[in-house]
Amino acid sequence: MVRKLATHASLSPADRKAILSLPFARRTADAASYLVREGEPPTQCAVLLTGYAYRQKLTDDGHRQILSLHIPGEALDLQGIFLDVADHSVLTLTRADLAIIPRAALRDLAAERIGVAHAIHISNLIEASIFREWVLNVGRRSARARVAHILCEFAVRLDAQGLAGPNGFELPMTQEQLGDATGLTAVHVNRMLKELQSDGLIQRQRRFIRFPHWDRLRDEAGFSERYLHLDQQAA
Amino acid sequence: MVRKLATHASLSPADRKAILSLPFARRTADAASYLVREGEPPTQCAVLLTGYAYRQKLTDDGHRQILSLHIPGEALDLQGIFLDVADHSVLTLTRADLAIIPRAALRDLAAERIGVAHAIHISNLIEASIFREWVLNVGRRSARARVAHILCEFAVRLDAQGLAGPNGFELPMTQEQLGDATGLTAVHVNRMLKELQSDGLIQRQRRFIRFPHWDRLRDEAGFSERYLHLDQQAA
DNA sequence: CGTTATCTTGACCGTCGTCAAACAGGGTGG
DNA sequence: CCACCCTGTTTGACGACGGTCAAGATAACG
Repeated sequence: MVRKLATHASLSPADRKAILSLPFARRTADAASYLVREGEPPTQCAVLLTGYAYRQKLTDDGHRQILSLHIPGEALDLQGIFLDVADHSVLTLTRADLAIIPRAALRDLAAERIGVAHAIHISNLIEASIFREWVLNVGRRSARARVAHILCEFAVRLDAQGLAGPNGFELPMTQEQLGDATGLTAVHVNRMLKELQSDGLIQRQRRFIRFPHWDRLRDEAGFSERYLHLDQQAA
Repeated sequence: MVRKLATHASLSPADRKAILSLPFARRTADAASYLVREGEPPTQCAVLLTGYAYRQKLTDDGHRQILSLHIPGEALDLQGIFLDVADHSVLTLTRADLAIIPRAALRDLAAERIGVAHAIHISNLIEASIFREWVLNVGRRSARARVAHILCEFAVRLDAQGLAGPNGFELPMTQEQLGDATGLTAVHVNRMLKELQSDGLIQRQRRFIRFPHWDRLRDEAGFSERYLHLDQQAA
C-alpha cells in the first residue's frame, strides 16, 4: 500500500524495505475533511489508499482556487515534510482511507537514505510541473479548453495508476469544484460540459464520463502529457 | 557569486565549499534569449549573476503564459537537473550575466552531498509554492488585484535579496509581459496600472515603481508573503 | 533624425459572471 | 411507500469585466 509512494518516479533499490517499514496509522476520513490546514505547521504525511483529495487556497475575499487533484495511491503532503508552515490546505474530495506517517519518521528516513530523499524530490518536481500547467490552463485558455483539459489530465493520470475503466471514469467532484479548479463558475462549467457533450466530445451519465473521440478532445484542450513526466527515468 | 545558490533556504556546513568549487563558465546573454527550451533535455543550470529572467509556456494556439520571474542571485533551472525533459522554457528578461554549471556536475554533487541535495530540494519546494500562488492569482483574483499582487511579490523578493531601493524599484518588463504573467492583455494591464496610479496606490515614472501606501496596495492585492517561505528554517 | 518598440486612449464587443428559478436525485423519517 | 429536504444540476435573462481593434502619443535607439 505504501509501496506506490515513490515508485511512480524513481526506483529505489532496497530503500523500498525501509519505506515499507515506516510507522503508520490507518485512518478513514469523511469527504471534505481537512488533512492539512493553511498556516499551520504540518505534522504528518498521508498516503491515499482509496478515495480522492485536493489542495486549495483562498483569496482574502473568500474565493477558492483548487490547486491540484490527488488520486488513490498518491502521497499527499510530500512537500510539507520539509517546509515549516503550510501555504495551502489539503482536503479529501470523497471518503478516503489513509495511511498516516509521522513527519519526523519521513524526515529521518530521507536524511539517512539518499535514494528515498531523491524519490521524494522527483515526486515533488513532477507536482511542480503540474502546477505550472495549471497556471497556463487557468491563465491563457478559454473556458471550454480549461474544462476539456482538466478532464484529459484526470483521465491520463487515472490510467497511469491503472485505475481507468476501459471506456470512461467516475469524476469525483461537483461542478462547483470543477469551477474552482478551472477558475470559472459552476454555471459556466455546466455550460461548457453541455457544449462538449452536444459536440460529441464527451458522453456523460451523472458523473461518469466517456470519451468517444479522445484525440479530438485532446486537441480542444491543447493537452500534451509531457508535463506529467510519466516516463521519467529512474535515477 | 554562486554562494547565493542555496543559502536562501537552508544552511550547508562545508557543503558550501563544494558548491563554490563547482565548475562553471561565465556568459553574457542578451535580453530575450533562451536558456532552456521546452521539449528539450536540459543540459545545464544557470545562475543569474546580474539581470532578470522568466519561465514561460505556450498554448498550442500561441498564447503565452509567464510562470515565474527570477531576480539576480537565483539559480535558474534547479529542477531541470533531475527531470529528463523540460516542460517549459526559460528566457532572459534583460541582458544578463550567467554562471553556467554543467548538469552532470550538479547531479554528482547532489548525489554525494546530501546537504546540497536537500538545499536544492527546499529551493524547488519554495518555487512550487510560488506556482501555487500564481494559480490562485490568475484563477481567482480580479485584474486589478492580479497586477497589484505581482508588484507586491516582485518588491518583496527584491527586498529579500537586498536589491530593493529604499523607495521603489525598476520593473524590468513590458506591459505585454506583465499581461502574460497575469493572464491579461497588455491593454488591460495598462488600464489597471493607471487606475492604481490615480488611486494613489503606486507612483510610476517610466518603469520605476514606488509605493506610497504599501499596506493599502497589499490589501488590494490580497498579498501575504507566507507563500514565499522567507523565514524557512535551515535544515 | 527617422525607425521601431512600447505605452496610452477610445469605441465596441464577447465571454463569462451574476442572479434566480426550476429540476433531478438520494437520503431520511414519518 | 411516500413526503420532504438538501445538495447538485440545468436553464434563462441580464450585465460587467476584460478582450479586440485601431489610432495616436512617447520614448528608446541607431
